[in-house]
Amino acid sequence: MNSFKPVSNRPNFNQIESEIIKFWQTNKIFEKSIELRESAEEFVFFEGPPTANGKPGVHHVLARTFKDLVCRYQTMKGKKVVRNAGWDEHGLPVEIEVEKSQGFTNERSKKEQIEELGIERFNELCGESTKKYIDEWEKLTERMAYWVNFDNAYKTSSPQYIEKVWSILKSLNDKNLLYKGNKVVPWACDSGTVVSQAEVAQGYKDVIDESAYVKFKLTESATKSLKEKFGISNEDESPVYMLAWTTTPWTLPSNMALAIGPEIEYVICKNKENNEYIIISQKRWKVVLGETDWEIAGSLRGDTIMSIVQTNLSKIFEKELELDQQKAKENGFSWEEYSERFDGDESKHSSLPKGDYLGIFGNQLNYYSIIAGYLYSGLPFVEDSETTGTGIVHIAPAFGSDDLECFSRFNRMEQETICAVSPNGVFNEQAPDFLKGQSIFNDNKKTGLQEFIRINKVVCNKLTEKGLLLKTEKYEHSYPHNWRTNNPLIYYLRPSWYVATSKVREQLIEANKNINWYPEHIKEGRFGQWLENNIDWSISRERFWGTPLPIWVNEKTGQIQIIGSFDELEEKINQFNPGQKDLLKKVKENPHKPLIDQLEWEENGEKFKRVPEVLDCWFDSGSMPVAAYGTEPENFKTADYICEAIDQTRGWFYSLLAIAVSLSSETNNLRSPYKNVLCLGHILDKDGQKMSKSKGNVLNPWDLFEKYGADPVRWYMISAVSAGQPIRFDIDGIAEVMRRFILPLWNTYAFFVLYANLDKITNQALQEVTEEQLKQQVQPIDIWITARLNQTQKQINEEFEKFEFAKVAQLIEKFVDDLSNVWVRSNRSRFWNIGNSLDYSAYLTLHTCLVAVAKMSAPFSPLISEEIYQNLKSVDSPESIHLGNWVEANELSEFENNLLKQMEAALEIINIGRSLRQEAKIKIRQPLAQIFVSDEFDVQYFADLILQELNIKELLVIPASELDNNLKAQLNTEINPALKAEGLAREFIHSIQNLRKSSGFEVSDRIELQIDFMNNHELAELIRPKKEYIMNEVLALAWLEDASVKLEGKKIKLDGFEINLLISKVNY
RNA sequence: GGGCGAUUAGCUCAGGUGGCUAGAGCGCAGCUCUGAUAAAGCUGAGGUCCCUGGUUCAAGUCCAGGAUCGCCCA
Repeated sequence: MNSFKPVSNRPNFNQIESEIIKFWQTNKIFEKSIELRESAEEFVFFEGPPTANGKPGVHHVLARTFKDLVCRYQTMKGKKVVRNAGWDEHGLPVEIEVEKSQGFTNERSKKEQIEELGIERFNELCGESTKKYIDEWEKLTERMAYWVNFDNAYKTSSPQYIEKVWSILKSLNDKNLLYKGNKVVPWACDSGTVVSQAEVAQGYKDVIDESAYVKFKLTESATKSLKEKFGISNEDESPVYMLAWTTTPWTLPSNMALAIGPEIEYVICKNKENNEYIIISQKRWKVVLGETDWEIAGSLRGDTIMSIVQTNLSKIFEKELELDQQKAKENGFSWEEYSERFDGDESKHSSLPKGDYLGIFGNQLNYYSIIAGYLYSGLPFVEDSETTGTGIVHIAPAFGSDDLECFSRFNRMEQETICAVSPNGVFNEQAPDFLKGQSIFNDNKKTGLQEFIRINKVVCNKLTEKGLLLKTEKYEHSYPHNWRTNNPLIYYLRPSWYVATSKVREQLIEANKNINWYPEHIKEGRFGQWLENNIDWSISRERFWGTPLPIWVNEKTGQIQIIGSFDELEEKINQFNPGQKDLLKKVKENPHKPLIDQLEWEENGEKFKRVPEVLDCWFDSGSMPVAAYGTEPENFKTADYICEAIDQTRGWFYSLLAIAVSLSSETNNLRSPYKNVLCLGHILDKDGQKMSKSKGNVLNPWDLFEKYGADPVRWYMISAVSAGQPIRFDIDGIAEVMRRFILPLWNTYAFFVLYANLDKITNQALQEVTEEQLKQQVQPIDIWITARLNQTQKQINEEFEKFEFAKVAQLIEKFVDDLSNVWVRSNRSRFWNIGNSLDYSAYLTLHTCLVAVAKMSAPFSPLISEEIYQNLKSVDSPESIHLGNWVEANELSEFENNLLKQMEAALEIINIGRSLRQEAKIKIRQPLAQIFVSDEFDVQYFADLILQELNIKELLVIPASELDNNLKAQLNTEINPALKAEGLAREFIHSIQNLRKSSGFEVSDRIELQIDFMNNHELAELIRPKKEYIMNEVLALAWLEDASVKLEGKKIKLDGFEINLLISKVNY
């Protein structure tokens, strides 16, 4: 029979783990772990697809650790857990990577440079770029023992995947959830491109602009109503103005509304000289207008202004009105007048003139409204500041996303948005004559860079001419610039395709109710609030490398056709443009720009061309429940578990839900794409700073694996903080995990193997132990540690279900601590009975515990667990620990529970005993006669343990009242000659053992003792009677005292006397 | 500017529904133990539980306001 493989007590985990990985590969253990459960219940896991155009870092190891541990746990629980990898291959990061690799310069538009290179070539390079690091990803994934199937990986740029994404888009269109709208995006006029958010963030610069206080004249009827309200005579026909403040006067020709805060206090001020009136916020009138020329004629709140001047109330969408009223109530003011005017009677207002105020540059098409400054979220948009503005905001929806949002809430007449500027920054035909054809930019003479100074002057001069400019003011603010060219960006209206997710907002919230979030606060917090404020999802991008939108449009009629599959496309081409059959064939193999843009057809005399945009890559990844499995949109899969970091609340977590809910919103089977989400915190460095290349605080996972091994890193990540908290990643923390848990476990295991082999104990032998044998040898402490094991298993199961993985780790750590420092510590002697009958109960108990610990920790530390399991498993156990079943806890008997309690008591008494000894300054090596223990403790079974640990001869239980000072235990500190002699003997043994150790002897080496008592006769007389005992303890075969020989030994001190000692190894 | 989370010993973190004389590990100091251990045990020092108010018999915990850090979004 085979003995156990010898175990080093200085393990090299990097090497051990690498061999386990080889073992898994050779024996296809991962594959088997799934095949084995072929007919079992499925546990569905989705892998969120990473972009593989960069090296994986520690944060990926973190996410993958938590993905892996749940999948392994569920597998051991008997579920079939299919794990397919995925790759997110489209998107801007990939394009930027290629731009860099091609050495594109920042001085020129990237779009131009891409077109020069050729879109076909560019996209080809993008495709290659995403493959560049796949190798590295696979290697790291394998090394960290994350089990995922790369062969079946889904790839978002594959034709099959793209086709399924199309089918989703078509399905959404069938449900009327797809539409074309506008979006305000950061726009670079110099290069004619959209600028990504990340790029915008890089380009903020402080600039000084000429801001303007602009007077907007109220319409006649509004003026009249207002004056009536304040009892102002209208005889002089003096005008009333709303005073708005803007830092971008050049957007005034595109003004469509003024936003005010219904809860803000305003004043109506009268000019002392010319009697004109200006409305401005109460907080600002003194500063902006001044008390010299102006006086207050009345004060009023924003809601009152609206109730008086608003002429288009009947057009306001009821729901928005309700929202505002609710908001108003919260802020404690009344909307009575406002609602009174609303009251549904349209005829009442039909004779009123259009608009609340007059357009400054008189655009005939427009309807100038005063609107409540709220966003969709219900948050106020107009600031009631003491330092800037007027409490009245000029709204140009074409040049501000908040402007657009605020305006859209009230734009129920569906007016075309006025945009007086072309994409290249030149005023177009919607602009007033004096601006038409002019650029909004001028070049700064010194720097040559663009600025708005000239055009703002032109606009302001015109305003002055019209008497509409109160004053201008220099204003310094931080403004976004094109980080490549340093020219200012503008926010600009662009056409965009949307999914009308706001239409299914209620269903999104509903579906979220059925999702379990860990940590829980994400559900109602960050994610829930995001859903509450959900606005339509802009899914198109004016880029090159992405899923092409399957939308073909007739430019003349605006009619669109959405293609849901290659077959559909083929049908169109076959029927209406058979000449492109060959092209179609190519497109089916590579459905990307620019090839697909060429596909077009004429249907009933109308020409259809594809729209140029590609898809937001979040839509790609959010489509995976359909696209990765090749199912139809209505049959998408639902995951039991997904796990990503917290930034995905607005990324993948959202895109998965938005698509799934939109697809099922009309059915009575509203579906969530996942049931349980673990939402991880980010990795910070040990000082709490974000890890980034620029800070140089990034850790390379490979270094960690080489130095410590993957399992210690995994264990650290899991146990350091509860899942979901940001983790301050500290390498010292891994070292601590090593010292605190991994090495003690390993040493316990090494201890077992060492003695089992010395005693020639094999797995076979352990299996053949009979009940009878066991009964004779089993000790209460064996039953105790087994009970502790069961207790631990039970607690672990509960915590696992709650996703409290850090707690699971801590429970395992505590058990290993008990196993090592209580059980092994006090049972060592049972393992070195060489020659006597073997203590099978001791071996079996330790063996059972070690195998159980390996199983419990297998999901966390799959490699080291496997290593231990492989050495300890019996022939007929499963081939791998990961093919075995999870250990379910046994119910504890009353007796076992009692043992648990007794051990707690015993450990407490041992602690008390130690401190009593310390107080009395008596070493533990010095035996004592008695310990008295209060009868509040039940120590029936562990009295021996107490005596052994404390080196005491007798334990006496006495009533608590008989103990001094209500102590729980007390020592008899009297040392008689016999005890003294025994203490000395142990002291002597201790010295010899130290010498053995420092001489580098093996534990089983036999020795010869040469002793020179150096004339300390009294001492010698005390020790000699203990000769047998001492020799036995130190494995000495000979005891030599030859005073005639001069010993080259070591001087040791015993009881204050010096003796000379020499030990040497002997063969036997 | 808005939202979410965090703030507890020198460091890393625990502390459901208020009952705490606030804990653990590491580190530090002293002592002890050792036929597995790079270990382990005991004792000790070390806290305005971020701040300010409030509710309560009672607040680390609940409420309001503020500060700092991190993240997400503008």
